[in-house]
Amino acid sequence: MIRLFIAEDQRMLLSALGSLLDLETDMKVIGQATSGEEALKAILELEPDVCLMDIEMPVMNGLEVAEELVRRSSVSKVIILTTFARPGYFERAVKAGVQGYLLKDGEIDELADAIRKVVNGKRIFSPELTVNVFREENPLTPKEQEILKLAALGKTTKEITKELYLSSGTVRNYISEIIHKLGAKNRTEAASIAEKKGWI
Amino acid sequence: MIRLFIAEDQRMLLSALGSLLDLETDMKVIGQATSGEEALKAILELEPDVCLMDIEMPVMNGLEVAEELVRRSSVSKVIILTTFARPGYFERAVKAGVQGYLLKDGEIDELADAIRKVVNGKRIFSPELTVNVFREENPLTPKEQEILKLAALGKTTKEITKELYLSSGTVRNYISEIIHKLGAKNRTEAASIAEKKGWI
DNA sequence: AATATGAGGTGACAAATGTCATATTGTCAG
DNA sequence: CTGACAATATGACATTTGTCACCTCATATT
Repeated sequence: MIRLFIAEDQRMLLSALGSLLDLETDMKVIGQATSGEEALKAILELEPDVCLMDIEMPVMNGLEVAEELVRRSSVSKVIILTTFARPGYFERAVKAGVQGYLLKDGEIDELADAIRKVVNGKRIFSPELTVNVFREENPLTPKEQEILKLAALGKTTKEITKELYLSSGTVRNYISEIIHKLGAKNRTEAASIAEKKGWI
Repeated sequence: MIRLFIAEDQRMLLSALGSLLDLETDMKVIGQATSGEEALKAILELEPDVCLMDIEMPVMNGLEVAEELVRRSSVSKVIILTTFARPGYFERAVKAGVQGYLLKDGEIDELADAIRKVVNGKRIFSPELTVNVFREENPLTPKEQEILKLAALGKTTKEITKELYLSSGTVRNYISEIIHKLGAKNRTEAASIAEKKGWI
């Protein structure tokens, strides 16, 4: 019997997946969580065979949970299950050593199959991802990301200087560099691009 | 037997809801769609008793579909099912005369109950919404919304003038007014605010 | 000791943005 | 017809943004 844990903040999907996977004769859902923190704690305690993990969750996101599980040498296998084919996410998940990365874009039957494969030691990745998308790394340094996040909220250069203790010239230099790296024409477009790619 | 139609662009949730509701002894899922356009066509043809309708779908969103159904005097009842408690969405749904507005934040059992109530002529709304949130109307005119949408993508004033056939002064006046209405300090912050509230 | 390298900074400049007061024009109720 | 209104436009202005060349200083590297 495969022991499953599901972490997913959209309760409707969580309960739907729970009910349906429980109907499979060889699986049992032993726990659920709607936040990353909750999930981490429960997984360490319950040691499920496989965790289905959403990325965008409150408190701690699914990638952080996956990374932390590896750090604590958990035996549970992780399948990331997300809406987003964002290259940044995928790459980070692979680096964290997850056993699968699926998009919420397939049928559930596929999901059950995938779980069985992972239990048997295989790795599974949505084909949409592995093909072209992989090598698009986040070109932004951590500092640039931090600055762009603030700019995306509409903060002015001056406000950013105050939050980050930098001079206004420096902030403008950073933003100029960000705009150049992303091929944007102004900070707003840069923010729009980076958000779409999952880089900030 | 209640005849259901489900429109939802996240395939995993679509198929999960489909399977689970089909298990209910008094319901039958007679159709599914993953885009608004598809949904509209199928609903007009199949005339289901109840449609579950996501808002954010490609081609035509769920609210537009609901409005169009009313316009064509469809007999099918509509329950909006969405992640977002955005006041703008809710208000528009109510105006369109939908029979229910639920958040994807509850269990499926609740959903089945809600469907039965709607069939019996009741209306159901997630309590989170009706309480406080209602009276926050979208302060932006359609034109302002259109302009702000473009600005949110990082388009410059000049690019906006070309798309909308307005002079640059007019565009700047509009943006100035938008910024004022939203209490923002620049177009980027205005976009950020409007997006969060579901106004653009 | 000599030299990269990287984080942060200056100053100058052109362009874009935001504000405001003031037109022009067309539509529509009275 | 007239006056109110909405949509669009102008011009003038102060600020903010984006670009670029060059500076400083502390660590690493050789």
